Amino acid sequence: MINGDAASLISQIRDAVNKLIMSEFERRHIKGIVPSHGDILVYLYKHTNVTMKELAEHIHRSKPTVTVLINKLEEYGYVVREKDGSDNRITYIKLTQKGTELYPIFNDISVEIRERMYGGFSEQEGEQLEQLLQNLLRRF
Amino acid sequence: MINGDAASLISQIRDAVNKLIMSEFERRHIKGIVPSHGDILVYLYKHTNVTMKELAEHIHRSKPTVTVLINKLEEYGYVVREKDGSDNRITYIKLTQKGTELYPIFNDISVEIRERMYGGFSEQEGEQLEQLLQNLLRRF
DNA sequence: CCATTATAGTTTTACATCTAACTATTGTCA
DNA sequence: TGACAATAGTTAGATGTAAAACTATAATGG
Repeated sequence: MINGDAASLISQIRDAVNKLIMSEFERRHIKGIVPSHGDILVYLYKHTNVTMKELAEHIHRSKPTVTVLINKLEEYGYVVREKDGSDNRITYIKLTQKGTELYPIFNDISVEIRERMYGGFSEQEGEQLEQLLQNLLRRF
Repeated sequence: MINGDAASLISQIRDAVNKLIMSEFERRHIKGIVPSHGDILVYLYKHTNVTMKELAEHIHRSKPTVTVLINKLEEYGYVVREKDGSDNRITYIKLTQKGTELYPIFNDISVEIRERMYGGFSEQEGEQLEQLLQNLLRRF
């Protein structure tokens, strides 16, 4: 029997995940950081020569939002901006030492979130969920 | 093969759904209204003697948020506040004529969203999705 | 070459939402 | 009964996010 509340469930899960991430930041005394900052740092741990535009695309936020997010990460000393030598429009975002040192923490939190998301499911159910969600997203 | 990106997918779907709802409001020339206002109105169409607290619980927003949302709905003339006779702490939210007239529009939008969410799935897949999401939410 | 167009990024402005603190009212229990 | 706790709702303040407009730079085609 279909209930029709998938949209509501998805919205609630999203809020719950964000809340959990925030509480993990809190627990580890990382202040002033929100989930989107985490998305940026996690992306930076896996890629080099990352531009603002590239970040915006990958964390699924607008360019102005990324500007603000990077402003704060820079202010906290986790990243620095670096201009491209040949194309002055482009800005690369580089991790600082301090930003790099956060890697284990963000990795732990990623693992914890994934555990919370998939921990109650069998392998097969986890795959099913992803398949259905990918399918659903493709329709928008 | 599990990808581990269910949280990201859910976040993206949520954003896409909200965007679709906003564009439907736009298309029907309903101005200044956000999805949460829609949630409130849809709830009011189905229930009577609704309090602020009850609304907050059912649309999964905080009490201050509901205060602000109702302020706007009242300002637009869609609802009115009414004090309880015996317990003066309680405020009931009532639909006005103008609010009631919006029913067909919000109903249409609800149908459209549900169609978009479930339209690409078989009955069985729709049920599976809901089951998995309910299960997932319960773990938070 | 130069004018137009495209691209990268920021600033401005607006707003939905939350937490914390507050007011007002009602309930409780010693 | 009267002090304290609980409950309903609002206000104040902060912040994440986006759209629109803007600046600056590069690419392109006549």
